[in-house]
Amino acid sequence: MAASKAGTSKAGTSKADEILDIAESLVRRNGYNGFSFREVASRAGIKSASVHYHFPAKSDLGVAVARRYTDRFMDGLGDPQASPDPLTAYVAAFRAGLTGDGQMCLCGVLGAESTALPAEVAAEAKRFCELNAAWLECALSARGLASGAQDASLRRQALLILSVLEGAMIVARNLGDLTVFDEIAAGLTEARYLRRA
Amino acid sequence: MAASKAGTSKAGTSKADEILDIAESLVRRNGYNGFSFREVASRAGIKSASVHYHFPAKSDLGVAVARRYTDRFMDGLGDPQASPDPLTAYVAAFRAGLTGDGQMCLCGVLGAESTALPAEVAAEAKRFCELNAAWLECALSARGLASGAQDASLRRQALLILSVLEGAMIVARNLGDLTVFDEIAAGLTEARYLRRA
DNA sequence: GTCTATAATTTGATAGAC
DNA sequence: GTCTATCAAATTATAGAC
Repeated sequence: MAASKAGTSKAGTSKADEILDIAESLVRRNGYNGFSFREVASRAGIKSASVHYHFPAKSDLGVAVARRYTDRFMDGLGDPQASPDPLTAYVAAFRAGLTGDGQMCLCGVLGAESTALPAEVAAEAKRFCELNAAWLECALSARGLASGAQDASLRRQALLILSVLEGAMIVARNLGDLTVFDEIAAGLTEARYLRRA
Repeated sequence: MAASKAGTSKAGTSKADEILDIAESLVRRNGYNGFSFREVASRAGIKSASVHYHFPAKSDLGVAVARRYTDRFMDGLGDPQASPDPLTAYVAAFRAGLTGDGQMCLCGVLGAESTALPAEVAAEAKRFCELNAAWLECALSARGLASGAQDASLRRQALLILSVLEGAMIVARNLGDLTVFDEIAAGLTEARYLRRA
């Protein structure tokens, strides 16, 4: 457990938050195994021992980054029942996270490293997927966009949408061209079978 | 450049091949940054200095693993024009690579670590995506499965299929349940818009 | 909260004997 | 081809001063 964020300061720009910002951007670029306390510290203008003050172990920092990422993402999505065009809204939200400076969805990075992750961190990545699948299921069913009424099909479609976006990010990264993501996302949005069947 | 495989022995079970096997399984589980020469050596029953004999630098080993992986995968796919149901065949080939012991598609792992990779290794991951997209394009067009005749749409669909599978693997891994991959893949295969439009 | 200092381990890599 | 020995650097983490 982190000693941070419990009895610290009041608002949004504490040192712990700055550390989280930096760590998040590093993990989303290079993976959990691709960032170090020293690099985070260096960018935050402090020493690595000070990072340990806020987050005792690396896994604590990893968990905190992932939790905050997921919460912020779900917050941005809002009420799944409220969106008139949930698929487009979801794609837009996902796309907004691809900053062009090499950052990809945290859940995608962690999923690829899954077996090399501390269990608590892997659990956070799982939580992201579960919440996103649930949001999509709810949104699709509320809008009657499912290609059937069966629950199994609903969940399958939700997972398919999530998979396309995570995968498109990976493929676009490999090809070194972010516009590939937009191309694929457009293909998803246009897919007829998600509108009627 | 590796000193290996050039003037070595004749056939398939040289020590270099054994090293490649071990390294591949480690990378596909834990990523490029998640394996070490020492771990490879330990599993091969030799010392890390001996691994360096076969592959001077870590990037050499990474490149060799990725090249072999891609070549083997494309080989298994065969002629794109020959398959009567290329989508099903492709999904099956992709699925065959998911061994259940935590190994995922090498290209997916590398894509997630992309910015933390030596350039030569990243280039191999790119090659995998390009060859796979080209195979799918060719197969779809040969079978008239594209939802239009335009080349742009063809490529888009090829990239979409690749993305779904890479993403499904990531999502399934995060959820800790490989059957999720099969569910999503089934959703892809059933998708009407890939059959007609 | 941040620092210095340091421990303990791991890592990629090389030199040179056999 | 494989070994021992070793290096230089990086890593996670802790102790204790300020």
